[in-house]
Amino acid sequence: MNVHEPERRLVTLADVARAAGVGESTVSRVLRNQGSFSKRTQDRVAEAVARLGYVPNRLAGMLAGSGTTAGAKLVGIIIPSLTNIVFPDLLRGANAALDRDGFQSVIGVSDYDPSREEALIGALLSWRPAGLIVTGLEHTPGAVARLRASGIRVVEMIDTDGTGLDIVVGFSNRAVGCDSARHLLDRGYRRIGYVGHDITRDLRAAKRLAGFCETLVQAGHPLVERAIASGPSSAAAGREALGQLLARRPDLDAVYFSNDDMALGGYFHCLAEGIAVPGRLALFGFNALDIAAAMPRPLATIRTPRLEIGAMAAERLGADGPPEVIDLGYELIPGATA
Amino acid sequence: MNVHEPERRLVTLADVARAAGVGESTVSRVLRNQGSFSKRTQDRVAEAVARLGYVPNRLAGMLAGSGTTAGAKLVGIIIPSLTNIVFPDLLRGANAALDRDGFQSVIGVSDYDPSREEALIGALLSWRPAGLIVTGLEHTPGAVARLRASGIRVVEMIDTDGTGLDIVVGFSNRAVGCDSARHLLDRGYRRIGYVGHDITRDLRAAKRLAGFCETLVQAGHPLVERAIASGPSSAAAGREALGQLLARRPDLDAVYFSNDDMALGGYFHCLAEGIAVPGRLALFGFNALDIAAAMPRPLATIRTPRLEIGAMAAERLGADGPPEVIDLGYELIPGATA
DNA sequence: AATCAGATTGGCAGCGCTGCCAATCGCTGT
DNA sequence: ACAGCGATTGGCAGCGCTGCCAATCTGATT
Repeated sequence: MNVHEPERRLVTLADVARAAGVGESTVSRVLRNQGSFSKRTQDRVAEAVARLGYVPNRLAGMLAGSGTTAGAKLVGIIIPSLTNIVFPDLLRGANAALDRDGFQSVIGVSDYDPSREEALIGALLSWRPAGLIVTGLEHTPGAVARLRASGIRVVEMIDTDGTGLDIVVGFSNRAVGCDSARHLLDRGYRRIGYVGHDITRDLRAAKRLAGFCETLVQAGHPLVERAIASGPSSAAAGREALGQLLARRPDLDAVYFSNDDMALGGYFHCLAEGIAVPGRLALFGFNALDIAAAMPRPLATIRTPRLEIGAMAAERLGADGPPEVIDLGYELIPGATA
Repeated sequence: MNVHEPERRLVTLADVARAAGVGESTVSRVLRNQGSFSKRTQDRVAEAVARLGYVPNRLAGMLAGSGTTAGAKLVGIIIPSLTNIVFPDLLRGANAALDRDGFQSVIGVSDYDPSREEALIGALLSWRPAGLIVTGLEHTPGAVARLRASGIRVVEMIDTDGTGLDIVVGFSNRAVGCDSARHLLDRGYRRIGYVGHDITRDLRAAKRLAGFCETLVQAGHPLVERAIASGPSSAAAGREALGQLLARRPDLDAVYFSNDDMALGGYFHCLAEGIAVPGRLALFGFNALDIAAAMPRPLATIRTPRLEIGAMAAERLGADGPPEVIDLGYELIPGATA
């Protein structure tokens, strides 16, 4: 397409103004439905816009409007990964709320790499967004400095275990770990193991595990054994890691997984090996994936308010007010595997 | 954060130029590493940038650079949904390629709604992107008109069954359906059913089903029965729909699912009901989700090159050249459920 | 020492739009 | 008929950066 056109200049607001026989600022007002103008003017502008196929240039709009209230109808969102459905869910929640307010979002994927996150923050800030939504509370000093210097609203989502920069929306991963442990203990499980993925990268999983272990220790039944899959979480990794874990400690009576993907893999391992769940081995996950609820025995897990977190993050981004921490909680789903 | 600052103006390129004791255009050249400048100048600029914490304003940059080759380091991507992992996968592939070339992406989610897609196209075009990546070949006339008028490169991804606007990257969904049917027929299955989700919205699923049915008819063993879940695809929907399907036609010997999510649910139904797979009932999916490969019996399915499609779409967006169709194919994974 | 190509640099006019302000219009009240 | 006042409208200076071009500088060459 592009190569064929003889470099035809795109229609500008000035073209519309000329075609409609009005001034530029009048067209601008009509288009943004701001200020006052007559019905007749509105119609003429609308007609000209339609006839010329005018598409406003938001770059120019934002540039011109910078420094004032309006302008910035853009937010940046940084998530660590697109592999795990959790993050698309957060995006989905944020997107819905953002759309409603006429915002557009630019997203960046950090791949769980703090330095990449810092670079992305720089890149996104250069679009002069109205605000930035980032994931988690841990950032490089450089990233924090940029965020502070930008002077814009920042929302850190998902995690509340730590100190935030501005607004924090999420839940306590540590508390999730504690509650998960307590649930298993309450049900009488004593020889408990853990199956997780790379915890040096996924800091939230590490916090859950910390809370989990602490509660077990307090109860006098410390974690028996753990298996850590290298690489990101997946059903395949969970299946394999559980196999290894049980090979080392066949006497376990319950296993806590870093998330539902891993747990699902573990469940498949049990199915394949004929291990009764939860009779012989109890399984506990995290995230409440749809798939886990459709299992023959619904997975015991924790439902996290992902859409709500995304939506709340987006909503708060537009609001004025002091920094605050919004804990949206979570819900333990007993399921039937523990 | 924002409310505390006394409206401090952000650092501009002019500030940097002054601080470094050089001209604005020199700073611009150094920052973009374009044109020539001395090492000494480069160091002074770098020092000033670091000291002032300068963040370039890409809005201004793109506006100024519009009309010329450079400038536009932005692309728009429109996908129908974030619920199904397929689309995040496409994004992931595109993102990786885009990042490499220093592009940023603005994404829009159409929610499978053509008129919403049209609106999103308008919104994204107003950012004056270098190109646009959209999903599928079906668009409203208005959307097509806007796309054409924009004069930018457009890539339609995933589907090659139809006529594209500019560049098309994907595979034939119809052929997928045909091959899936042929595979089941070759294995001796004759009483075949279908479990799908809302097909009026997911046009690609409809194409697969069309190819599937056609092949069955040609072989003289037309589709016996179908169950369509309302709403989007999910394991829960697949599980329930398969239950209904079998209630109506207990004699089926194979079921084709609209995708792996649905098939996974179907598999769970079989597990729960003690239906032997594939002894009593064969299952066939689509997409080759990781999870489906971790099942006790790996799911028979079709692997689609999602990352590759995203990556290729992003790559082609930057290239010059005539419109073309790039078929990246797919791979049938026999698995163990059929 | 004069000359010249090439490297380096600065000045400045926009890119397309919005904010601000002054000008004009349409009515009302007296 | 005329002042008064809000509703409408147009003009124009930027927003921060890049492209273009002219100015200056650096050595090497004659």
